[in-house]
Amino acid sequence: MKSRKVTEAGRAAAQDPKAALHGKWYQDACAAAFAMELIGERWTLPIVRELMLGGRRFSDIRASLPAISAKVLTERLESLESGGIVTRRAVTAPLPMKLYELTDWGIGLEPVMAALGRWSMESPLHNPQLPLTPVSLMLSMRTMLDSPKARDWQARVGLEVGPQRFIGRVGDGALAIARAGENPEPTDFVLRGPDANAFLPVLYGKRPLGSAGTRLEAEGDAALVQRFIDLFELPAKRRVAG
Amino acid sequence: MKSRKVTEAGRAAAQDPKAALHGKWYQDACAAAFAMELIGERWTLPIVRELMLGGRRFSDIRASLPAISAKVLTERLESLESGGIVTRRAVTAPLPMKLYELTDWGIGLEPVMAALGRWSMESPLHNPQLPLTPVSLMLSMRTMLDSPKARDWQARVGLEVGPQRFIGRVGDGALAIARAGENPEPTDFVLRGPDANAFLPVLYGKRPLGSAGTRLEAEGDAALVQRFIDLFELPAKRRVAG
DNA sequence: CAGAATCCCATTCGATACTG
DNA sequence: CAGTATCGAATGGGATTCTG
Repeated sequence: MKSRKVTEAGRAAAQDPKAALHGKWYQDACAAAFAMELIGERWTLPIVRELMLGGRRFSDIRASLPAISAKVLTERLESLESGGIVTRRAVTAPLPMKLYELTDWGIGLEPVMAALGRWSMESPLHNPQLPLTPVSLMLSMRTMLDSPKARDWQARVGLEVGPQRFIGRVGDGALAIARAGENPEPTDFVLRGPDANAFLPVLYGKRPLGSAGTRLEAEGDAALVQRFIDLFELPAKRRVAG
Repeated sequence: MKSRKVTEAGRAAAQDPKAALHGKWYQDACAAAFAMELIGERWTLPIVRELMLGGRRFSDIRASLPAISAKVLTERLESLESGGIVTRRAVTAPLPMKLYELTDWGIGLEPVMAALGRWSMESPLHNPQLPLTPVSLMLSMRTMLDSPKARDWQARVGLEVGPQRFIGRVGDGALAIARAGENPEPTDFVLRGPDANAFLPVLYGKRPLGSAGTRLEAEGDAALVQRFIDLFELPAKRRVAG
């Protein structure tokens, strides 16, 4: 016989199409399980991640996630919109285009992503050699920051990943990061690399700037740069059976 | 032309079948994305949740997650084992059986689940009326605990959800929870309900014990019980567009 | 009880082509 | 640029049966 669950789900979907998008997998009050219904589907979390530092266009996201198809990106953005995590907005200036942005609640996913990242980084199966997007690098810096060390220091750092430029503001025990605007803003020093992966050996592997193989260059007071690098600490991997 | 990515994935899987289980979705160094490959698949997180308070048998898990099929549970437990999150162990006493247990690293998922839960609970789409398992209730109490209030108090509470019995120990700003053993352990007071949902209006809705509709009963000093209930605070929902 | 094996349908995904 | 439409391939998952 056909499953009764399928029938009921179909009926619920007929009554309210949006309801079918959530509460679809588990009929469970567990909030963590519900969260996985919202962000657990393939591609959803990387999309959210790419929006975490500000709204972007459809094709920006595609460029950052080259393996995603237009179909899946469209579907996921629709789900995220109906879930209240993302909004779609048409802007006219400086150019007419559509912007996908996180809602305030969607931005609340950063602590979730930080917790996920801190946990999975302890796995020996995690491979930091794989390609990294600029946004991933920026968020990882926020996650890996040793907060007390950023409490008694104020600094502005330019972070340039290929053509993408960001401004980091150290202070109050945190690292605020925003995309750099058109007109160059003043910074105390700059870190510049051809891609996001070039930052990893220096920031987390503590390889000296300019040592063999590092593709990262700095501009400005070397002592400030070193103090910045010292803000970050990578946890050791566990020896896990399996 | 056939995609080259598919060919490479197939080749990698042929060399090492286990490698295919992870790094399957995204070729991305982002640790949060990697975490989703480990726990983002359907049913994986609820399974982990059910193991969070101690090892359980295959049929225990099925009983807690009635909508999961034997095939899927088998597959997920295999993935979790090869990912280093779960171990399978044959025990002989008191009865010969197989126990699935979280590894130390797997237990490290509790902060992740707490972050997911805190976030998704703010959604107006989250429905706490749905059924809740006893383990979900226990974990939600740990998450919702107002830590400072548990700093200057020591207490032992019996938590009985239908036939399942737990012992909670309040102290040091935390709530430790373990399954109760065979021989009754001493407790300062007891909260007892027919199912996990019966606890919600009292613990989080602050409905008085014994008021109309509450199906929860307490045993022991009423002042202590009230102090326990006051440890928990449910955050308000956001008004989210969409 | 604790799964493994098989069958088969439904869904999903990726690739490609096309559109306003 | 921002998608839609379509199609074939791959995957997922439920039901069922079988085994130690």
